[in-house]
Amino acid sequence: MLDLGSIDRSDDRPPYRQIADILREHIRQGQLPPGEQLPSEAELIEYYGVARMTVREAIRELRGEGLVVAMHGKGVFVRSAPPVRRLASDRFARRHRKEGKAAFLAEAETAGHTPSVDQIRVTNEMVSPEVAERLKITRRDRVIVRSRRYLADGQPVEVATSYIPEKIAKGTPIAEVDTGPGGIYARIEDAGHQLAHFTEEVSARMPTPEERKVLDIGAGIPVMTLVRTAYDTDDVPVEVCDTVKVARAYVLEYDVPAM
Amino acid sequence: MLDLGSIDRSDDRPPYRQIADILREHIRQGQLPPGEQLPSEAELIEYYGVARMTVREAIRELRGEGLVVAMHGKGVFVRSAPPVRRLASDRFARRHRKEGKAAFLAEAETAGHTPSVDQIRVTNEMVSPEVAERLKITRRDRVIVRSRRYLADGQPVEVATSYIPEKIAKGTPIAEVDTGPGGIYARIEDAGHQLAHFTEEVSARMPTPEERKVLDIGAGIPVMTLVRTAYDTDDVPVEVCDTVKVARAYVLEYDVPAM
DNA sequence: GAGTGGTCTAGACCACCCT
DNA sequence: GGGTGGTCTAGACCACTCA
Repeated sequence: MLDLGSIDRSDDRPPYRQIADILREHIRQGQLPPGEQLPSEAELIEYYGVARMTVREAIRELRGEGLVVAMHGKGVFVRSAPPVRRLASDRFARRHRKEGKAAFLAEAETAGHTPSVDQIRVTNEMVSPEVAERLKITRRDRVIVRSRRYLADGQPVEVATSYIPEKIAKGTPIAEVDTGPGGIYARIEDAGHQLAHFTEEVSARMPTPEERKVLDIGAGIPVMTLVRTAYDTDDVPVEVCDTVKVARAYVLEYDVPAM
Repeated sequence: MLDLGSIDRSDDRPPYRQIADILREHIRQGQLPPGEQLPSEAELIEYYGVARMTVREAIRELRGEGLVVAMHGKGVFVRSAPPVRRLASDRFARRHRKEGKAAFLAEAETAGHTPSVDQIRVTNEMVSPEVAERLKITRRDRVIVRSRRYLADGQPVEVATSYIPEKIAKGTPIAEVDTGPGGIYARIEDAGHQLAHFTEEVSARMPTPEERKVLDIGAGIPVMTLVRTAYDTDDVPVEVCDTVKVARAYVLEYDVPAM
């Protein structure tokens, strides 16, 4: 049975804070495991002898921290954490492409997860101003747009959209749904653009409602955005990839020279 | 005069939502500019003819979105958007230290912001297991712990805690509040450890209540965490720096070789 | 229908800030 | 002291979910 402790009216912390702290500690220590239902508001009111607002305030704290999720008519449940994936800075190493693996699949398998990709869509579009600037092409140029969703162990963890100049992608498997072994980076190199380096711009924010839906996350869960630009050995940008990741599912690792 | 509109009881949205939407729109359109005080709770209660909880719920929405800041005893004010700071991957280049500038100050000035640092605390502590592992020292070793808060244009944007092995820091300005020109990295090099590279581990999550307080952010504002480990030319880890940044205030830029 | 969380009312006392 | 937001009480009705 769960020991919910008790609140101390002489404590510095207000009662709602004390209740939140007690519940948070139970979650952190595993007495309330992921998926478990919290005591209902009525039970907490009865147990602590406080007003309803007070327990709701406590639960609001935990919701804001993303620890629990409230479901109308059902209850409040401990959120289950998706598997964390570490993205090392060498994840685009050529050897992975040589082995016939795209970056996501190569990395996920290394980490012991079961990767999958779905919702692949490939279109030919006018380029947006932001992408045009990064690709150093004019706004009248067209790009192949490849979007897809990545899942680890069945849970959506990332949506990504790649933009490749039509000039590079036209007539290659890049413009097809199936790009063949090694993914689009292998095909870009086949097209004569040997990759030299990438730049990545990382930020984080709350998801839009659309992103919440496609990533299957509730309110209170932040996303990381990563915009990667790939350059060939002539320093020509050959791809821009815009990704939105479930933040808690990732740790990004980078190596930065001190010089 | 501000046109606060009115709420419609037959609207799909509950009253608190409608009030939040009205205020948000005024903020977005500039009728309520940054720094401006919102009508007080009492005024909103009177104006809309609702209970106090209802207007508080509306204001809570806006606080969660980071649009406004409540100040106890003073009022609720429109938040000025924090300046976005781009952190380039060369921000630790030696030339910045040579110029006598610590990384944060060097970068912020370049971006045209007014940087400041406060809440500096320096202690000598037992090392935690996580830090010990990164510094490759034993758990019986001690470390100098330097924590501080960074502000850009007066707004808190980051809190950081550095851990330097006592063996390196002892008797140097690293163990003092004022580290002198160039910051702790310059002092570490003075101590004979020429810096070679850093690794950075980036993630994002919701802030803890303590972090919300020190960063002065609402409940719905995510933070980025960045754990940096500095290595000298012998590949010896010389510092671990654990930072928590207001996510919306940063874009991190990295350069990744394609191998 | 019983149980859950979502929203609302109409009060109350408190802590903080300013003058 | 007067105004502000922070917390709390003790109710109420509603919408949603499940059996």
